[in-house]
Amino acid sequence: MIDTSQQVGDLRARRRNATRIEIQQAALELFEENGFEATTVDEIAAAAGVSPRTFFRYFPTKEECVLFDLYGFDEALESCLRAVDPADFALADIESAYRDVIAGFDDQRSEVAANFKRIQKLVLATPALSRAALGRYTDKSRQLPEMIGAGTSARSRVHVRMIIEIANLEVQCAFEEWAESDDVGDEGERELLAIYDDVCARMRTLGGVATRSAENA
Amino acid sequence: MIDTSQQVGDLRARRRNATRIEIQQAALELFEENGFEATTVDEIAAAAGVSPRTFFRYFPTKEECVLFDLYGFDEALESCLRAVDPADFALADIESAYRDVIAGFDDQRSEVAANFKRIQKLVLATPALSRAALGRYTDKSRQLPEMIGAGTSARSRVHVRMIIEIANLEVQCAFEEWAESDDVGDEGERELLAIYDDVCARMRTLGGVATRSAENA
DNA sequence: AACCTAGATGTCACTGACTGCCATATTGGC
DNA sequence: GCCAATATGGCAGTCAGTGACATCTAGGTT
Repeated sequence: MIDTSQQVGDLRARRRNATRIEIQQAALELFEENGFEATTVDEIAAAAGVSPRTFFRYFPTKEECVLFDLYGFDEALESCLRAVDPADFALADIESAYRDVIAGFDDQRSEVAANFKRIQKLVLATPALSRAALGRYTDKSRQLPEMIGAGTSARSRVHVRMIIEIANLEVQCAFEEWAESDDVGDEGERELLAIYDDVCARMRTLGGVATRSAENA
Repeated sequence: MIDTSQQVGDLRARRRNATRIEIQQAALELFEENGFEATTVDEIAAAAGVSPRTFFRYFPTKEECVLFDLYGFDEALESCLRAVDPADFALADIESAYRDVIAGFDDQRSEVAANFKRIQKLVLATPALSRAALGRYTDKSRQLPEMIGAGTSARSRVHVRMIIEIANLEVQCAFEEWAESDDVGDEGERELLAIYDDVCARMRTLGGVATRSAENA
C-alpha cells in the first residue's frame, strides 16, 4: 500500500502524487511557522509553485492538504478488515487490523513516521484541523459497517459502529500520547505500537464488567 | 436549568435568548425546506427580521444557530457531574448524569423534545452539521476532565477522557436511533430514555471481558 | 516527425461565510 | 427626562471554495 511504484503504467498518477506531496510539505512549513489560520491558501499555492485554483484540484479543502491520506493508510486498514467474518465481528478484530497497519508503517521509519508526527502535532495544536481529522474518523465509522457487510438489522449496524468508533478512539488516544511524548530519544515508532497496545489494554478496563476502575490518579 | 426565568434581573439576557430562539426557528424552517447548504445566512437573517451582521452577534457560525445549547443542556450535565468524586470516577457516573439530564428534559415534552428531534434529524441529514455537532462533543470531552479535577497524571487524564468519549458515543447513538425511529406514535420522549439505557447496556458487552459478542445479525 | 487527444494548469469572475469599524438607535437605571 | 450601556445596522474587506473557459503539456498513433 505504501509502495507508490506499484502502479507502473500510471506515471501520470505518480506525478500527481508527487505534486500533492510538494503542496503538503509547503503547507506544513507555513502552518508550523505562522499557524494554520494565519496562512492563506494563496500563500501555500505560491510556495508550492502552483496556482490557487490548482491547489483545490489536489485537495478539496485547506484542512485536507495536511490530513490527506498520502500513504494509503486507509486502504491498508480496509484490506486487513476484508478478511474478518462479518457475522462474528468484535473489537479485537479492528484492534489487530489497526495494529498491523501501525506496525507496517513502523518499518520504514524516519520518512513517513516523522511526517506523521509533524502532522499529528499540528492537528493537536489547531482546532480547525482537529475537527477535520475527527470528521475523517467518523466518516470511516459510517462507511466501514457497510463495507464489512453488516447491512442486516439497524441494531447490529449500531453494534458494529460502536466497535469501530471505540477502535478509532483508541487510535486517536495513542496518536496523541505518541505526539505529546516529545521525541523520547530512541525510536519513536516502536514507541507508538507500545502506546497503542497500552491504550487498548486500558480501554478494556472501562466498558466491561469492571465498571469501577481500579486504576486512577 | 431549563427554566429561563431564574435570572430575574436580567431581562436583557432573556430578550437576547428570545431573539436567539427566533433566529433558530427561522433557520430550522429554511434548512428543512431548502437544505442547509442552499440556505444563506442572509436569508435566515431576513426571515428572522435582523441584519446579517446581527446574526453573527448571536451565533459564531451558520452551523451554531442550530446546534447552540439554548436550553442549558451542557450546564445541567456539568452540575450533575460536580457531585462525583474525581478520584473514583467511572463510566457509570457520566452515564447516570446524562440519564438525569435526558430524564429532566423529558418532563416538559412537546416543546423542547420536539425541537430536539427536528434538530437531530437535520444534523443527521447534513454532513456539515454532523461535523460541527461532533466538534461540540469532542470539545466537551477535553473540557470536562479539567473541570472534574483529573489534572494529575497524563495517564489518568487520558483515562477520564476515554470514559467521557464513550459516554458521548452512547448519547450520540441513542439520539440517532431516537431520531431515526420516526414518531412511533406514543410519547417519543420516554422512548429516548429507553433507547439510551439500551445503548449503554449494549456498550457494556463490547469492551470488557466479553470481547467476542454473542449478539449479531 | 508531425499530430491528436486527454488530462493538467492557469485566469477570471463569482458566491458566501465571517470580521472590524463606525454611526445610530434602544433601553434600563437614576 | 437624562445618561451610559448595550444592541443594531451598514459598509467595506478578507478568504475559502467553485464554475467556466482558454491554454498548455505529454502519451500514444500513424
